[in-house]
Amino acid sequence: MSSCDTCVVRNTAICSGLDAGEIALLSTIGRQRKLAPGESLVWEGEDSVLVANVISGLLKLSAGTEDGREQIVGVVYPADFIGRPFGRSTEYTVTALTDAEVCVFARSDFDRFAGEHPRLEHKLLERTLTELDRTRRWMLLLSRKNAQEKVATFLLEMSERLAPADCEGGANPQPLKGFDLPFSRQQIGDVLGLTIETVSRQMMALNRSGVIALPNRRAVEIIDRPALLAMAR
Amino acid sequence: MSSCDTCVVRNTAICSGLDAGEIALLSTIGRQRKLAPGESLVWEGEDSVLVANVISGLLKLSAGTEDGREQIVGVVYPADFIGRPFGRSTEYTVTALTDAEVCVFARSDFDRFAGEHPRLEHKLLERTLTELDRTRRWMLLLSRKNAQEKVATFLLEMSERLAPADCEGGANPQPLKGFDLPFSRQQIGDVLGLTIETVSRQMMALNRSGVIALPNRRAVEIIDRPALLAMAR
DNA sequence: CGAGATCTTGAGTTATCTCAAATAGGGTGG
DNA sequence: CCACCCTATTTGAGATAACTCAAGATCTCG
Repeated sequence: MSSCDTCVVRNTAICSGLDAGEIALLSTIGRQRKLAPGESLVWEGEDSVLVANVISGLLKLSAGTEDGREQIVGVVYPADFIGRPFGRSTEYTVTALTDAEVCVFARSDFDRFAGEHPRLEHKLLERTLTELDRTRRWMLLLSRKNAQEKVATFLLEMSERLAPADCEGGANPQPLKGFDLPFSRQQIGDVLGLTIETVSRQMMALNRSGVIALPNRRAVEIIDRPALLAMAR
Repeated sequence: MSSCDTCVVRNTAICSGLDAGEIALLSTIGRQRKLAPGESLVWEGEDSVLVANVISGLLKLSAGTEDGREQIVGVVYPADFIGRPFGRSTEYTVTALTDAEVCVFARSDFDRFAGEHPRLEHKLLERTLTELDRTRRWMLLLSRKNAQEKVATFLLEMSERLAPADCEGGANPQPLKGFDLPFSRQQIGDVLGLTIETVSRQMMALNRSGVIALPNRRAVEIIDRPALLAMAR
């Protein structure tokens, strides 16, 4: 019995759509790996030797300028795909934000398997197109929204994406009212293109105005979602 | 004889890799269309009924906030693909920046054809992965670079991407020393997340310092590429 | 319980934006 | 061919959001 049989993202990840035989074959070239928070899977500029599927946990994709400024260019959730198949090098560092489990493949193995299994490539294409749309929408936030709008948008996005997906991967689940942020203030700044102080001030302002509550450093409760939505534009 | 036979991007667009029979079939479901500068092909939020391949010219993808702020989230060059196959709606407005020719498909026709031709899907996947990488690198620019760095980076990118691709679509061609910008100052601002005044001031500063020359409103000559490169970070 | 890290708060600086006006190009009709 | 008009661009001056630097508060973990 392959580990895929018990995989919780089996029905939503790119493996969905493969038949039992194909799944069995895929499981022979992949292996599961656990990551601790802060642990990196691949590094910016390194030869792209690995690709992976996220089983559980959250990871960040980050890029930096030469002088050390960092920007988080993507956040990866369960069932998402990591890496750059059919390419030479990786453009980003991938680091776990929480405890995470991933299903890792050697890129060359994955490339070959994908070439022989169009349904897998199709799933990957759909996922990549969706991710491209999401990334472009984020560009709008980075360049045209102010700090308040950025933080409000970020909190709303978190409340939606942290909601556990239902098993069928069907309609979007209900957004969460309360949740624990998987990011430090610094990391929120890196996502939003803000400094840590600005993030802190905005969160505190939302807290004081009663739109959200902050029971402790990592926890957030959305008290007045319509107000938050209005602030996010 | 199908119009594909004379298509100049035939060897670089997603159609490359298809055999003669497949090309013939594809040409029966697509049609060529010319666009004038400023003319839009699809609109943000509209049902996604079209996809297309760029044959010549440049187009922009733009998204706006509710209150009218605009951001150009992508620029599309010859051989690039436009649109969102396998999806419901389009997230962006696509507008020609120059005279442009595109090869247009009804999305449903294209989806069906792609499903039956894995090699086409594979090409599209590679192209989408590359575009995602490019878009993420642009996020870094939007959130972490200052106005001078943004403008310098923009001019360098233009000098590279406006260089005519060689026929084989092989190694990157030599970047151009002089070229005409396909963007107005306003549009450059929309690409970089700056106001028109800031763009103008930065361009004039580069001009005064002798790093570039501006023979007329649309033309740019790169005089000191190493200096420009240093300013771009 | 203490030490280090993370987060919050404050005060002053600055890059970019906003608003306003001047200038220059390009195109058109006389 | 020239004068004129419309629009794009440049320039200036002042306002401001976010940054930087610095200090204090709070949490976390050994």
